Amino acid sequence: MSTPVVDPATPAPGRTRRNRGSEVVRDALIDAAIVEFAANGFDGASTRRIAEAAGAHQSQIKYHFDTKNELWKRCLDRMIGELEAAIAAATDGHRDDPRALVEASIRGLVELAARRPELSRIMMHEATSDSERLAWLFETHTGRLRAPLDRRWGRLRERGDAAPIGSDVLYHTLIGAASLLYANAPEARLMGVDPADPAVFERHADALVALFLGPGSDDR
Amino acid sequence: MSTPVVDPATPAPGRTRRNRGSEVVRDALIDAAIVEFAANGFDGASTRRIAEAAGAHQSQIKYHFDTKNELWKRCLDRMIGELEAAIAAATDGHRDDPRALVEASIRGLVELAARRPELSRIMMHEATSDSERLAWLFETHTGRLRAPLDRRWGRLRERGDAAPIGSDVLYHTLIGAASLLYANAPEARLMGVDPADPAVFERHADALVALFLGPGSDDR
DNA sequence: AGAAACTTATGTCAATCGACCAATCTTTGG
DNA sequence: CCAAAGATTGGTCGATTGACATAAGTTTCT
Repeated sequence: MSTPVVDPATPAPGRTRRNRGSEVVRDALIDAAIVEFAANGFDGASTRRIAEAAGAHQSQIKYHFDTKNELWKRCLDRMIGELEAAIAAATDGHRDDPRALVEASIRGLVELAARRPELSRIMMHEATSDSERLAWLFETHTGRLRAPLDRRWGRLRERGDAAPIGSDVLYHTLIGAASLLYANAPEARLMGVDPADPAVFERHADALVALFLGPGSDDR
Repeated sequence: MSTPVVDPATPAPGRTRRNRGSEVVRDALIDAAIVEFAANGFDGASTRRIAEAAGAHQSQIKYHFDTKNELWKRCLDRMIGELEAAIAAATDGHRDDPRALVEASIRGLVELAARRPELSRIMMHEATSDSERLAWLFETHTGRLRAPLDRRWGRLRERGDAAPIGSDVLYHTLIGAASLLYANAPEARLMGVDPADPAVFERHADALVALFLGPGSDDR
C-alpha cells in the first residue's frame, strides 16, 4: 500500500542489501503504526511492536521520527489525506448540484470509514480526553475538514432539502452513524453482520443518504 | 452516586474507623474504575490509579474482585443496568404505541449516552478488536439488549413508519449517531459545541427521532 | 474476653514501556 | 579509493505495570 516504488535515490537493485532507504522504512513504519495505534490507542501502542511489524528495529523510529508523538502525527497526516482524497473523488463532477454534492460527501465518508477503519478508531481514542494530540488534530485537520460540510449542509437546509439537524450536532451524528459499524466490526460480526461484505456497505451507505437527505427530491 | 448508605452491616458510626465495609469499598472502586477504564481502555487502565481515586489500596482490588478483568466486568454490569433502567423508564407507559415506544427508546438511549459517556467509550474501546472481554460482553449483555430494539423496529417498518434501514445496520448506525457526540465531548467542545448543555442534548435527541422516525405520523 | 472472619496495608516479582547512547554497517560524493 | 553522510543495530536507563504473598489491623459472634 502507498507508493511501493521509491522515486528518490532508487538505490540500485543490489542483492541482499540492508538499507532500504528512508522513504521505504518510513512508509513501512507508518503503515504498521496505524494498525498498532488503532488497536491499542496511543499509550497502549508499543514502539517495539510497531518496529517488529515493519521489519525494523525500535531505534529506527527515533531515527526517522524522533519520537512516538511525531510518528503518530505522520500516521494521521496520511490517513486524513486519504479521507480528503476519498471525498474529493466522490464529489468530483458534482460542483453544481448541492444535494448531489452532500450525497457524494456522505458516500465518500462511508467508503473511507469502511476501507480505513483505523482512522475512526484512532479518532475515537483521541477525542475522548483533552490532550495535546487532540488539540493538534483540531488545529491541523479536523477544523478544516468540518468547514465545507457545514457550508454545504447549510445551503441544503435553506432549500428544505435536508433533515432537521443543526450543523452543531450534525458532525458527530453523521460521523458516528457512518463509522461505528466499521470501527466496531468485531462486535458487528458477533451480531451476524459482516461489515466487509460489499452488500452490507451498500445498504449502509444508502441508508445514511436516505436518513440525512430524505427519499430524494428530483433525481432517482 | 449509587447507594450512599449501606444496608448490610451498617458498621456503627465509630470515629475514625478504617474498614468501610465491603459494599462501600466495592462501589467506590467500581466508580473509579469506570472513569479509568473509559479514559485509558482496559490495558491502559492502572489498578493503582483506580485504587487511589477510590481512596483504597491496590491490593483491595485483588481482595474484592480478585482480578482486573473481574473488576471490569462488574463495571459493565453496573453501567448496562443503568442503560436498561434509562430505557425502561423512558418507554414506561408506551406499551401499546409502537412508534412512541421506539421514540422513547431512542430518547432513553441518548439520555444515558449523555449522562454516562463512559459506557460508550468503553464499548468503543472493546468492540474494536476481538477479545475475551468482547465475547463476554456479547453473551452477557449486548446480544440481549439488541433483541427488543430489533423487534420494535421490524414492526415499525412493516407499517412504513420508519426510515429505510435494515435491522442489521440499524444498531451501529443508531448507537453511533446517539453516542459519539458525548463520547467525543472534548472534540465537540473544540468545535464550539458543549454536549453538557441541555439545549444541545434536546436538539440532538429531537434530531435523532426525526432522522429515524420521520416528521411524525399522527402525534405531534 | 477471646476466637474466628473480614478487611486493609506493605513490599516484592518479572515483564514491559519510551527514550536514549554509542558502535557498526551501508551508501553516496568527491 | 576514501571520507562523509545516511541508516541500522544492540544495549541500557528509570519508571510503571498486574499479580501475589505475607502480615497486621478491625469487626463480629459466641
